[in-house]
Amino acid sequence: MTRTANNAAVPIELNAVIVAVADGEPYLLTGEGQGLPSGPFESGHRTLEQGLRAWARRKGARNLGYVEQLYTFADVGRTSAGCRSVSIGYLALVHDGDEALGTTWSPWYKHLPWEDHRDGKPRIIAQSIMPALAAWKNKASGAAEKRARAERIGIAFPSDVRQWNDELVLQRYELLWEAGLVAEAGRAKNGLGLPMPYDHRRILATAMARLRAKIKYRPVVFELLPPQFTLLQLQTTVEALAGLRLHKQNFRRLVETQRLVEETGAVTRGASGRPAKLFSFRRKVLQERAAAGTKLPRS
Amino acid sequence: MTRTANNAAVPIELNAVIVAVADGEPYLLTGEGQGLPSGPFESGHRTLEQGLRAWARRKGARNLGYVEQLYTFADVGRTSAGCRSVSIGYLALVHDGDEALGTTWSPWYKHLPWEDHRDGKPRIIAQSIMPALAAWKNKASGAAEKRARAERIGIAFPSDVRQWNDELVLQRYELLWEAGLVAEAGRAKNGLGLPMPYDHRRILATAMARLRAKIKYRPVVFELLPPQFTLLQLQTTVEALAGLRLHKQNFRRLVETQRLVEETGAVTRGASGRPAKLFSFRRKVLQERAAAGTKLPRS
DNA sequence: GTAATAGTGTCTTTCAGACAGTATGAC
DNA sequence: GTCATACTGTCTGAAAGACACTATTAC
Repeated sequence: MTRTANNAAVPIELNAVIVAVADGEPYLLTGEGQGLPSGPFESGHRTLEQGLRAWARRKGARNLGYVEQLYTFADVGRTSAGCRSVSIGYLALVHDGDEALGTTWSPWYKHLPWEDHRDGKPRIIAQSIMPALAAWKNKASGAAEKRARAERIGIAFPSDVRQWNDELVLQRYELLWEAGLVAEAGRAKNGLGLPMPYDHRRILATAMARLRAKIKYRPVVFELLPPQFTLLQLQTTVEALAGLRLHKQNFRRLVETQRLVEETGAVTRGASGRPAKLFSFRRKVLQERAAAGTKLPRS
Repeated sequence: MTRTANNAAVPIELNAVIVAVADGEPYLLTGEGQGLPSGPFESGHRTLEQGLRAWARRKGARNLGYVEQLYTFADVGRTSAGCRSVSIGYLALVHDGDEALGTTWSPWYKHLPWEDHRDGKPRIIAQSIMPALAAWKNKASGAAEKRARAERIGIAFPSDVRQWNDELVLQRYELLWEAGLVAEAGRAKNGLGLPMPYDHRRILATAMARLRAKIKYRPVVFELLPPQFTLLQLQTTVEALAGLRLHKQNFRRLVETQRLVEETGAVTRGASGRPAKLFSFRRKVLQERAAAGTKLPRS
């Protein structure tokens, strides 16, 4: 615990991927230049998370609900000036998306359009991505490297739709980045998707991957929903995050057997079609199953 | 991305939980004063992970295998001096445990003895923990708080052994900490388990929780094993990490159906009993199933 | 032979995936 | 009545959990 001379003292920067879902579309809050809202960690705060919350409140994004640390980067050359800084990425979920001055809600699939498979495989994959990746594969030096690239491509962008893995967001982003298909820091060229400054789009990919994995074993979706919701709203929100269409009946059975929700007695009115029951999240499950399933065969 | 005046520039400290398993017992590398090996992040390195690897190599702990970032803390008063520092926790797995100068391998269940359920529920739970937690519960002010405490206790330390959740390491540690049963920073008192300096035992609990969760869906156990191993060795290693006894036949079926290993042709010699086949990890699965199971019912 | 550990075969229960069908509103 | 959406019942096949059994070594 001794302090040495070359101990690097550096500024800390917080970057937050603040997510909201409205009308079945996921959005993220962006600040100046389409970038993630980011700011310095100030000495006044006791913990990083408190610093983030206070700073988000000041920025106008209502009280953050669920907050999770993503990753800490400390690479040189992260920022434009070339000076080193430490950047701590956060994922935050809110359910009321109002904008503050200088911020906008941006649909996250605008930045990563190949991730949305709700209406089948996006055209962009067959039209732009696969040909470009094939070319990149063929540029490889050596047969081994060529095979390795082919395998990575096959896993990230499988030809069979049923093999699409929604959690591989970061792997796909890095693959496209290596192949020169996505640009960072404004150099848009003919790149795919809307770029973001610095490495912010990579942080978004990290957040999306984490969130898609998390909704499968922790009830965090409810942080994105109002206190009362219909089962269809719940399903649509999950579909929006996963970028996949789900099987209605089986989804409902899943929700029911896990006892995630309870009826409120109220129903929707006015819409066309049969009115839907309104449900609320059973907060108790947060304690009941702090972690869900062991996959190990106990003796 | 503007630098403000109260932007806190602080030193970065790396803390690593370096894990090895020998003879079915998990160990962690400890430095001075039974603490985690820790050191400053030096300006010479390109990334945090590279800094960690270089520094671990210099400390003598052979090349780190699997490395994973755990969490970044920046609380005030973390260190003894009261000055703030940022601490980044890492989990690293190695399979050859040799010691460097000034370091020792310490069995991790010495620090968290209530986590080892391989020989049934540890005595310490019935003898010390449950009575003390009951007393702590009764000290609560108000019936609601009392009920909340009772519920937390019931989940963290269930009376039915079959309900024991091996992943709740951190929840249990924090529960015991709130109840004053584990001491930090040397004030051993009549606390449970071997203390570690600063918040290092909490970081160990975080690492254990992460590792126990991870082995269930990612093949990281193999980072702790030699290149060739028997199925029993594999099972014993998983049991050591999970702190649970597993069902032999079903464990083997799991390993087989997931095609995690392949026969090498060699067998063990000299031990009593039938010789066991030696297996090696099928590295291909790392690519095949970069992520394993979707739990969502796709349409 | 016995003791000790390695490995196989199979039964049962539970749960995920898929099907078709009925209910209740707006118009 | 039609249309649109909400909800229910049930079949099937694949795993998870648990049982008993055979195999190969050292002594």
